[in-house]
Amino acid sequence: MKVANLVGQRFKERPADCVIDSHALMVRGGFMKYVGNGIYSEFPALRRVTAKIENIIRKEMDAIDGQEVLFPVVLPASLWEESGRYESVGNELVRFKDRSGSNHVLGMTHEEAAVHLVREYAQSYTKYPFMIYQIQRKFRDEARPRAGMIRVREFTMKDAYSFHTSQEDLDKYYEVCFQAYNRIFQKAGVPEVITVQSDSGMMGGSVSHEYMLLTPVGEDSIVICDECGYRSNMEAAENQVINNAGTAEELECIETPDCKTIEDVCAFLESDVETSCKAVVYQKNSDDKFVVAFVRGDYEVNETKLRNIVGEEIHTAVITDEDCLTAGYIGPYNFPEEAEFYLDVSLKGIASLVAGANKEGYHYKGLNLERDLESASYVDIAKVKEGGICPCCQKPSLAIKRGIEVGNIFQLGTKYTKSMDMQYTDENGKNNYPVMGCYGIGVGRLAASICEAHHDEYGPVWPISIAPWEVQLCCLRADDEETKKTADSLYNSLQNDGIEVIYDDRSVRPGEMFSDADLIGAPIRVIASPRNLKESAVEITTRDKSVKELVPVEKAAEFIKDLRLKLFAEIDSHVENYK
RNA sequence: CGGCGUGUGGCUCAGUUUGGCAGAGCGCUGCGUUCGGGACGCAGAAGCCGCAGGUUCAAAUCCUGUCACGCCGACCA
Repeated sequence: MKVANLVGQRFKERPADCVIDSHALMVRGGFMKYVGNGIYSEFPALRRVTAKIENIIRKEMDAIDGQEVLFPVVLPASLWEESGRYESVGNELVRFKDRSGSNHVLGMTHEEAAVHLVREYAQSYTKYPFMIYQIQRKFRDEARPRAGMIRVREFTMKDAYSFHTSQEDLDKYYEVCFQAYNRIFQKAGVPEVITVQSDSGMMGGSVSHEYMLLTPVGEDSIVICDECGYRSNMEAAENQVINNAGTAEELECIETPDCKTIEDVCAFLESDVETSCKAVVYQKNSDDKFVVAFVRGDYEVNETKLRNIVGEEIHTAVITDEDCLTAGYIGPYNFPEEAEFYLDVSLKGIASLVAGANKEGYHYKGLNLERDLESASYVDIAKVKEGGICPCCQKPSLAIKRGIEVGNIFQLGTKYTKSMDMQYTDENGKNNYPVMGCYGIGVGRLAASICEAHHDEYGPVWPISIAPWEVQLCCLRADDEETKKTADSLYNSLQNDGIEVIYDDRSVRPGEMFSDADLIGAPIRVIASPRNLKESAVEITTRDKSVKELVPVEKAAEFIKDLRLKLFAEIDSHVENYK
């Protein structure tokens, strides 16, 4: 391939709407083009990257006995009605009518299609276990696409579904899949991907893991223990708090004019924020009934945790003067009967608290929840803090990091086989529901994440296993006959050896040629120029600048081949070293 | 869905306050000089100023409406 013919323009200026580097570089490098909100086309350079990622995935899926299939993008609503998700899933699911007026959906995930495909085939226990997977486009009408290809509405995903005749068999295969996923991310050149335990969300099921690529621009917060290796997402991380009891005091109602925030109250009463009780107010979506979460003043509420405990959807409350609650002065003592409240574990064991009095302009001092409330029970509804206590090893060593979710694996159980009535006959002639697992990887998101994790200010630094081309050959001064001849012949010889080369023989200035090469991001760069040729050599470098050598022209091809193998070997060593 | 912001050549943006010929740099086309980190000269092409209505002799600029997009939050297998 010649740069001169490569479809997709590279340019100098950072597009205004790009917030993260990978987005800006992939647009500037001619990898992708914006089409609409959360919708992008891939230029040839990116398509080559995603195709390589797909092939890495395909190989690993095949190696664990996966069989590739292809489900439709458009599915009849009836299939989603069977599982109940036609009703239960929100607006992310695009619903539409065809010309005859019957309801359809755009596939945003394919559990229904998977069950539909195999429920006649797999009626006998002898067919189990098996796994099917596809690599295909999905559409999810996300509320807020962002960060380029990291969070889009239409995207390519590898989704896999396994079917088993017992939980034990699923457990076994889940572990196999867990390892296959680790190999995929190692081979894609991102050893920084880690696994965390997670909450399974709308997919249902119990055990699940997310594969997170750690980066400060990630959308998800991850809790990591540096001491024992505990890893979890924020919702699944138990918050443990050990309070110094302090000395109990008498309960006192004090006038606190214009003290509506915890900071105001603590400053006014000269008390510590760690002995204050903060109220965060929500309302139930169903009937607008108030739900108040009380946490220690220095903690934040985790809404997902609270939602799970309340057991229904909630939203941030709007409090007006007519309501039973007095904004700014809400406390658990003398709490109005019309609302309900939850006490967070961070309040447990404090002998003397400052809290609102449920009366305009007043707070309580010396509140002791165990003593003053009829029954005080505590729940875990606060976000874990940096330096918090690890629920696993009990050391105060929790760190909070950001990450991008590039894959996930779930144990689905019988949620879909039951709702869609997929059964098999076991060796005793008895009918049973198969147990399912499902396994996803976002291909485009992984490509963008790799760019985010591996780039410098000039462009992506692609790992060789997924780079659009392995070698970029730059011919400075293509008008110089000798130089052009040398570069041409090297290009031909490398291509004959099966090496992927992108060849730049345009008559542009060196600066532009180097900038373009940086933006394309091929791991090996070869520079032919009159200057190098004076020493009968070409310059060979790596994109990450770890290698930079003048190599005699006649030895260049051999050197490049060796370097290429060395770079691949480095990736393989990640796979082997991974435990 | 809430808050904030932005729509002017392919890209980055000025011009809007105070209404008066549609602008710059990059990119693109041609010619020439250059050539190891986005050079320079000359000559060009390219815009219904998001859309619709209104005010005005005159609207990119003022008014009303609307659409789109972005950021923060909510939400999210």
